[in-house]
This record gives sequence, structure tokens and C-alpha cells, in this order.
Amino acid sequence: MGTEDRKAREKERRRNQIIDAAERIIFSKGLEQATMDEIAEEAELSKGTLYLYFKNKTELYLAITQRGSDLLNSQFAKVFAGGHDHTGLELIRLLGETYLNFVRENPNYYNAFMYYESLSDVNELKDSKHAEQCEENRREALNFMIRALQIGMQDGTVNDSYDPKELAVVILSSTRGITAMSHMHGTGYHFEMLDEMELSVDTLFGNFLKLVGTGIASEDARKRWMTDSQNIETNGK
Amino acid sequence: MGTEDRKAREKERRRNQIIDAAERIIFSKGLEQATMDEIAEEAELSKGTLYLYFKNKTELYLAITQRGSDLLNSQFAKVFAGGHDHTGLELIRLLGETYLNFVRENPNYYNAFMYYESLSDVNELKDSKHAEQCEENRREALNFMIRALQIGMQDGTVNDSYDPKELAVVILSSTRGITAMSHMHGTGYHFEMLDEMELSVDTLFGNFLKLVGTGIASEDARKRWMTDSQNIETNGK
DNA sequence: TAATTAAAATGACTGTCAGTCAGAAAGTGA
DNA sequence: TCACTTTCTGACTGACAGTCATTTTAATTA
Repeated sequence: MGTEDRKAREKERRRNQIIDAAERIIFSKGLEQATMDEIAEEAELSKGTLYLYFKNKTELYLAITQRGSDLLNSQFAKVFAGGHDHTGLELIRLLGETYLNFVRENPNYYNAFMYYESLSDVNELKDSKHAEQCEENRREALNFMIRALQIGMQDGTVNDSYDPKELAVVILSSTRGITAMSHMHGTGYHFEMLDEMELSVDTLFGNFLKLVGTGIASEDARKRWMTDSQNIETNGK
Repeated sequence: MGTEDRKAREKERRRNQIIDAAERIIFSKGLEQATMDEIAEEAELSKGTLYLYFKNKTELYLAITQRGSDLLNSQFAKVFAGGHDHTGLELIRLLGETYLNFVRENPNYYNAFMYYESLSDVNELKDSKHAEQCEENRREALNFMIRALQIGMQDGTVNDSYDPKELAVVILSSTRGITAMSHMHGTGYHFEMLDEMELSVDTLFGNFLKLVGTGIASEDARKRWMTDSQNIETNGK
């Protein structure tokens, strides 16, 4: 009957209401400083209710993490969604730019990613639906990258001496390193290296693209890539 | 007088005794699970004494983090210490291998690095001697990388169209991404992507080296690098 | 060696907070 | 209206980080 559907919807709404409140509190003062009592008050619920929807504080934060992860993946998807007027090499670049833009626009979600990855307690993650979805998103992101590489190998812009799967992992991982650096710089908490060297994140990213581009481009595409890399727009979309 | 020196030495020994105990406890059960009471007992001291040497639990963990950071840098230094019979390009590779080996052999310290970087509370870090030293080590590591690139540009193995400083940041950051991946895979807590794809960390790292090598090598050095990259020994030293 | 002072160490105590649970309130269906 | 289920509540508990008045140990002086 329809009542059950409605109940399920309402339950889902409550969940989101709690996650919304948790985001406001945690994003404004950090995970450690945020208390469950405070989040409950912000959500206009009692603390006990929070625990009906999330088994503990970490799980609630993982729900936030998953939101970020879903959002990032939806941005990746957009790269492929439009008309297919991009070469494989361009797709790689677009995926990288998408990642970088995400970090800039959503530092709080990126923080959540870092916390998630620093979690070294298996049990905390093993039976978490949210963690599972984050891993699923990671797999999907990898598939986007593989697809871009395969397209590139077909259209001759990417050197086909690589195994696309292996290369995809490498590019995704190293991009992660670059975005992490950008994030740490952006939040300014530590890592003033870039400032000390008078480097901008854009310069850094431009060089990264040049490096990757030169590394994977076919001989044919290399020259074009290297000239393009001089003037990058990272706010592409 | 000599008494003061001796006192200073003893104080230093106490400090290390506490850090030793903290490592044993925290490395075995994780930061969250480890309590200050337990660490105190392991160190055969009272809890209060711990707080005479470290202002809080985080600061104690930062001391551990610094140990790891110092250790990593000492390994980097070794790459340059021996006879100077390496080309710049080889030095880059050796630095990367050193980093990877460090992660494999010291996953606990690497965990500490990840925690350190996920710390988003400025105040926690601003007045920490340990955090300051970690940043100093980071700068030094960057300088190692810059030096390797400059040597490479001199000996003709590295493409000199890059700015060595900019490139060093890029390579260090992306290497960080690769090592992070390797770590997550090694600890097996999450991130089973590699297993699912039947890839080994060595394969991943080999491809990374090939990518970077191809990306930065001079035309001249490229062919040699690409053939070398087929059979890598990551336990080099 | 005893008295005096300074430094180092102690552990009982406090405040905070994650997580629980017995019971209240709201919703459902007859 | 009643019986029953689901959802919610908030006072309570246990655990733990961090404190501080007191004790212990060491160094210095007479």
C-alpha cells in the first residue's frame, strides 16, 4: 500500500535533514569540535533520534563523505555527457580539471575524503553502506579514466603502448596527489610551500598536465598538447 | 656546569621513552583506541608526567609523525650521499623508489602522515615544534627533487623546457598520490581496486615511472628510460 | 649529615561527550 | 475508543582527555 512508500520517503527526508544539519555544524567547526548534541539541536531532533538513523558519529560523517563522492562523480559524468567532440587526450585533461575544480569549490567535502582515507579501522568501514558507495564511486571514476584512455588510443591521441587500466590507476592516483596539494594549500592550514615558492595552483596544475600529456601522448599528439598546455583554463566545464 | 647538560639529556631520554611507548600502543591499536592512561602505563610513568612532556595527545602523535618524517628524509639523503654516479633522471627514479619503499616498510608512520595532513585545525599545528619540523622536512625533500632535476638538466637526461622548481612540486605531489594508493592497498583496509584489477603495486609504480620518465626525459634519454622501465627493482637502494 | 630549596612525578579528580535505553508521544488500523 | 506499532526523547552511564594539589626525588648549601 501507499502508506509504506510515504513512510519510506519520510524516513529518507529525516535522514537528509540530519545530514544537512551535520554538514552545517561540522563544516563550520570541524569534526572534532562538533558534538552530537549540537547537531541534534541544529536538526531540531533529540540526540537519541540521530542514533536511530546513524549508528555512530563516524557513520554520519561517512554519509557526508558519500554526498561529496556522489557529487564529484556526477561532475565526472558530465565530461562524457555532452556531444562527443573531445579527443581522448582532451578528456583526460577535462577529468583532471573537473577534479581540481571540485577541490576548490568543495574543500569541506575534500576534507571528508581525507578523513575517510585516513581511517585505519577496518571495522568502522566494513559494514558501512556509505563507505561501500564511496568505493563504488571510486571504481566508476576509474572507469571514466579508462574510457578516456581507450578513446585516446582509438583516435590516436594517446600512446597505445600502455595498458589503459594500469595507466588509468596511475593517472588517477597522481591526480589525487595534485589535488591533495591544492587542497592543503587552499585551506592554508599548513603547507605554505607553494606561497614560499611563489607558485600558484594553476601553474602547478598546468605543469602536471604538461607532464602527463607529454608522458602519454602519441608522438603525433605531443606537439599539439605541449603548445596547448601553455595557456590553461582550469575553470573549464 | 655539567649537571645541566646531564639533565637536558635525561629529559630528552624521557621524551623518547614516552614516544617509544606511544608508538607501541598506537601502532598496535590505532590512535583512537589508544588511551593516554595505557601509554603512561607502557612508559612506566603516570599520566600526569606525559602532560609535562607533551601538551596533549595530538602533540604526542605529532612527535611520532616527526620521527617518520625524519626517517623518510634520511632515506632521501642517502640517494645523494653515495658516489655521484647517477644521472638526474636516475636520481628521480631513486627518490621515487625510496618513497615507495618507505611506505611499504613503515605503514604506521605513513598512517601518521595521513592523519597529519587530514588535521584541519590550524591551532593544533601552529605552535607545534614537531609540525614545524615536518614542514621543514617537506621543504628539504622538495630541494632533493629540485637538485635531481637540475642535475638531469645539466647532464642532458631531463628536458630543460620545465622550470625545475615547478616540476619538482608536481613530481613530489603525484608521487605522494601513488604512495598513498600503495599504502591504502597495503593496509588493505579499504581500496581493493588493485586486487580487483589484478594489479600489483610494482606494476603500478613501474607505469608511474614510465609516465613521469617519458614526460620529463629529454628526447635523447627517452628511449633508454622506456626500455629500462620494463624491469624495475623497487627494492633498490 | 641535616636542612633547604628546586624539579619532577603522581594519581585522584573534573568536565565533556559519545552512545544507551526505559519510557513518552505520535501514528495506524479496527 | 482501544490495542498495537513506530518513532522519538532526554536523563543517564561509562570512558577518557586533561588538570592540579600533593608527594617524591634530586641538587645545593651550611
